[in-house]
Amino acid sequence: MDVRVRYAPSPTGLQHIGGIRTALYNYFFARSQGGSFILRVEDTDRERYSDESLEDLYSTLDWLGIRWDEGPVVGGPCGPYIQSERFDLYREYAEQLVREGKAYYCYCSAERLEEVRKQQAESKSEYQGYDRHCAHLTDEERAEYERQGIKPVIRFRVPTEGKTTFHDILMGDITRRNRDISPDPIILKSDGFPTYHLANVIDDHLMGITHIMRAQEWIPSGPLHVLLYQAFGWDVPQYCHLPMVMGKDGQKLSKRHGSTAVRDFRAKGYLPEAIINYVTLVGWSLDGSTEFFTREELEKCFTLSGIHKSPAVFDYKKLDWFNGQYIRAASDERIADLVTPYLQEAGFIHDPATEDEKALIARLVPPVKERMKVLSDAVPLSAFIFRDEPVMDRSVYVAKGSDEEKTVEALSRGSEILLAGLRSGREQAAIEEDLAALAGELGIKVNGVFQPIRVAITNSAVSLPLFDSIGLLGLDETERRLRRGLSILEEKQ
RNA sequence: GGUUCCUUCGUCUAAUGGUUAGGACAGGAGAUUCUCAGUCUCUAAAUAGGGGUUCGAUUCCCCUAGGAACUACCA
Repeated sequence: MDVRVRYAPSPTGLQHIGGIRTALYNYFFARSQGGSFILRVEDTDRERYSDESLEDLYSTLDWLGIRWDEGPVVGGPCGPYIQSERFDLYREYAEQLVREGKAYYCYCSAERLEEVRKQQAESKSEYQGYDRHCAHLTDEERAEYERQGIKPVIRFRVPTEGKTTFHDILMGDITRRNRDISPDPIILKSDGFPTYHLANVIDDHLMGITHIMRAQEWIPSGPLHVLLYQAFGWDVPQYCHLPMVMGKDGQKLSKRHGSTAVRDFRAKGYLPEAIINYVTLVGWSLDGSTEFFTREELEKCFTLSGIHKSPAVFDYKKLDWFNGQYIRAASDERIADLVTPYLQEAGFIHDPATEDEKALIARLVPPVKERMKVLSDAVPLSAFIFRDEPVMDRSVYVAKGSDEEKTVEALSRGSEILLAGLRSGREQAAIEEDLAALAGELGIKVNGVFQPIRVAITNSAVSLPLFDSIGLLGLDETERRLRRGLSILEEKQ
């Protein structure tokens, strides 16, 4: 039987790291098995639904290069793939269960339910959940409620005796006593929409899903779903509950740990291949030593046996490292293209960029590329070119081991050596030697000469290497800034 | 509270009865005769605790401890 798996998010928020990891595992498993990857939109929560979330889902998967074989937009034999478009289906199945006595109408108000919950909490009762008030209504009672115009929900009758077991590929058998399963959960809401449990089971069956790969937070409802499959007389798919992605504090990863929306990572300048590579490695490994994987490689070598059982902490720093690696591995041309929007947003260059600006970016990329963790780092790294804000604090010009007097001398004479050398087209190495010689003469370290020059030119103690900076700025601007730097240092207090 | 799941360096993980317990990130030290970054080299760092089984346990079993998830007309 061909593998058919699905990613079935609810469009109630932006796609986040945890969700996307589930999508990736499903996708890679399908590809590695020659199976199908299906996208299904579970938009049954009308309160929390948003168009923005749906668009974010599509654009995020597109950005990551995850294509679905069946689903919205592309269609397929089991459509529609958006649950709100399958609305009538769920009521039919729910009412079938009612007819068979496996489910029943419930007219309890939200207030009554709240009251029941409160009393259970106060009495510290072990028993939690619905009290099955409507489980055995007479026809008269039902008719009375209907007369009052109360819109009922449909609840699934969970057995109070016995136990239910399901097999998980990672966890093995998981058994729960039926009396511990949430008593008679709602499967069809009063607005006519199904809840997750009903819609999920029906669609997975109708769409021929063979393996359900979802986060471990779903383990507790596994037995309920098995009961539902049995009620319909359907085969239960294979389960594979994925380890959760946690924050530093060991709790489920969420906004308070930092960015979790993939869109945010994209905006900061993370590359899709870095996200894919790192996120896949959170909870999965091939052999414990291979760490770089392209999406194409993962489509071939992904295995369920490499998935870990225990939850994994998401390490932002390691993602940064991966991203830096991928930036350095990318071509200069690609980085130039990717960095351009950030420079435009900073107001450094025009949109669209002029030819001169494009040429400048091309020269900027090689030195900057070595120093970036994320693409947006290009902005602070190149700001000195576009914004001229001289350093007025004289101590910044003074290197460790030097003093103000020697620094003035170093900048003054160093500038002459530099400008004369540059203007006459001398070798960079030769100029460097002369600058080093000057340092020796002054009795300071080489940096004692370089630092004031770099600060004058790049307006910062931390900058690109001197000659890269000069190349980007041009000789005339370099000279201007050097003279100004000198005047700042020589200015009397 | 109840139910279920989990437990190797700070973090991600490798090793499924026999290894000096391996790799990576982060940390520390050094090199690269300009800062920063990058790169390279070196370094420190773990089998939660207690019982078994066994000639031998990270690995199998039990208990304890800790952590997490779930316990909605949300998914």
